Amino acid sequence: MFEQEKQILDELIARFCQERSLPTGKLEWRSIPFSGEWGIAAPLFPLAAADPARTQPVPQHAQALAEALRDSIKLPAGFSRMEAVRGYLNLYYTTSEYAKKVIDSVLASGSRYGSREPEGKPIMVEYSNPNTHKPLHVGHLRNVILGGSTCNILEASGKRVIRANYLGDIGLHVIKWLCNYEKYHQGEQPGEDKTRWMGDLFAEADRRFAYEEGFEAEVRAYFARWDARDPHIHALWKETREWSLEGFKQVYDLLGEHFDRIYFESEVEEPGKAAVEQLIKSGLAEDGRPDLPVVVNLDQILGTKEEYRVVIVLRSDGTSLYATKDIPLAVMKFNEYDLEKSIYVVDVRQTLHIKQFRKILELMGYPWADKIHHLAYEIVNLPGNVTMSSREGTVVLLDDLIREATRRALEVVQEKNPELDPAQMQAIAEAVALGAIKYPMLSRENTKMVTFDWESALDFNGQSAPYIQYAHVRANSILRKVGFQQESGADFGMLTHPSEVDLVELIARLPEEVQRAARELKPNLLANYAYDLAKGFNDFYNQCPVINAEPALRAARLALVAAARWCLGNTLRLLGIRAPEVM
RNA sequence: GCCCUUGUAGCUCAAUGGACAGAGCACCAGCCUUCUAAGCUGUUGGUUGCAGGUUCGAAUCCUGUCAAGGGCGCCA
Repeated sequence: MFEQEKQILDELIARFCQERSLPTGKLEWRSIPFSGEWGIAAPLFPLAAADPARTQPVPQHAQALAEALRDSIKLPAGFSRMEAVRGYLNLYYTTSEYAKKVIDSVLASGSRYGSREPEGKPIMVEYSNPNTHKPLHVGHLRNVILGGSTCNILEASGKRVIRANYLGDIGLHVIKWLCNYEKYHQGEQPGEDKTRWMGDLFAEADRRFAYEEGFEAEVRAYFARWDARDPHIHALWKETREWSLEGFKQVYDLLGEHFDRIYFESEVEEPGKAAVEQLIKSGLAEDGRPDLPVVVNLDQILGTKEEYRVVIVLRSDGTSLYATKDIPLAVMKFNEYDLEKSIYVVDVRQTLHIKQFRKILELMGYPWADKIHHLAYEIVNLPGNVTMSSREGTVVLLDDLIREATRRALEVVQEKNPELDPAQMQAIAEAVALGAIKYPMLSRENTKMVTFDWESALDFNGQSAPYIQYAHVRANSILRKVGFQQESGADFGMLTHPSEVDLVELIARLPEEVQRAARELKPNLLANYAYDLAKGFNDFYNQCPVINAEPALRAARLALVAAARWCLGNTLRLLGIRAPEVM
């Protein structure tokens, strides 16, 4: 926001350092952590510690240097005063100019505030990766939400992004499903909620596979026919897979997700086997078939010890594995696109596997192998550290959760805004419910486990998405009431109330928060910022009347409210959470 | 056995190596003739698992240790 001013300051300080033969480039600017006034601060401790002329302890010397700086450099334009306190040099902005700069910049950019134009090579983010013919539960949600908002944030930070989804459309789970369908549900069609119906049938097939006499044998026989490319089974597979895809589309639409590139596991199976042959030929893989599988002994090749372990790349019966397919998939990605980076949003339990196949790709000579990046996240558990498993029946289905959350949100809307029409109420309830579900998964660090429980998932109060959405609604409500048109010429020097000062500071932070969240691939930084921003706005809302303020102050506050609304709306959008106008 | 992650208020979590470790939930006491109370104010709550080390400065970095979870040759 004040890059030029900072640069001038840096030059002044550099000159000061040279005169005293101090090392340069040791100062880092941060904002002053106390509320009430805007400014930047620099700790002088590093400089003091490096000063050869130092004769006293570092803290005292830092204070002395801060005082010397304060007295020797001329206050640059844009700053109103300077002070040396406890080893820090604090510079305060000219308040009216600062507020004007921040608010004008937001109002000029609107929905683009906080974002940069995408440029450069694209980054591919692979996420979601559901299995067809299976139910979606809350565990899958974290992946989608994390991946989706990571994409939004990368885009806003100025990167081109390709959203990729790798679908598990083959394997034993599919065969089970098909076999069960043919035997017990011949000719049935999915209903309105396709994912749920597919999921129910999967659960049934899975149960039969585990408990029903003879069913496993039938499935094995069915698998053999599949392998022999039985045309009837392949036709049924294609048809039923389509049902799953349509169901996923419904869920993605609801969640606000879309993908640019879809990969199917089925399309990389044969290329995977070919890649294994190549590995064997080049001596990287040992072929133990028919008794043993094909393995790449990475530790032996690299001379490492219990670090990369041994990777099985093909079963002894010649069928493929996860690792088999990851090799051609990565090759496909880099052949098709000139990627800056290829990110895999995959849960933390697969860390070793990703490390392994990246190393195999490197050994195969692909120069882009080091561009593969694992965005690891912890899984979602149920209370008592129970892992979600459809077999154990320990799952919370996505469908059930969304339905219940929407029902509860609808109750609140009906109570608060009975005059709205039903379609609008439904839309608001959905936005609130989805936000409430998404927020806890976004606001935690990626590496921390999320424990799902109904009570907190359906809590619309406190540190939650509805709280942030509500702040947006309040800002919107004020602007709507006065028919706010972007007026110019407000005197921002009037924004001197501590909560106004805080709010301007919070708004000013968005661009750098986006950059940092993108750099570190941590949407939770932005989720926490969104909450701080909403809190700052609510504080302002409670303490500073806008509509009934006297005209000059009212104009300045209205512009501030408009800036806050853009900022809240934009931040929510980056998190993949809708920002309703009314709720 | 080897490796990874986590450990902060009763609970769930924050905190670019920087100024006094902050929120929410829960508990208790208040605030709706006033821009929507999905809100706000106040009270209570801490040896940042433990022990060392590095540093002017450590919840943050390093070493050790304890605890929980996860990964490690034919699951994905």
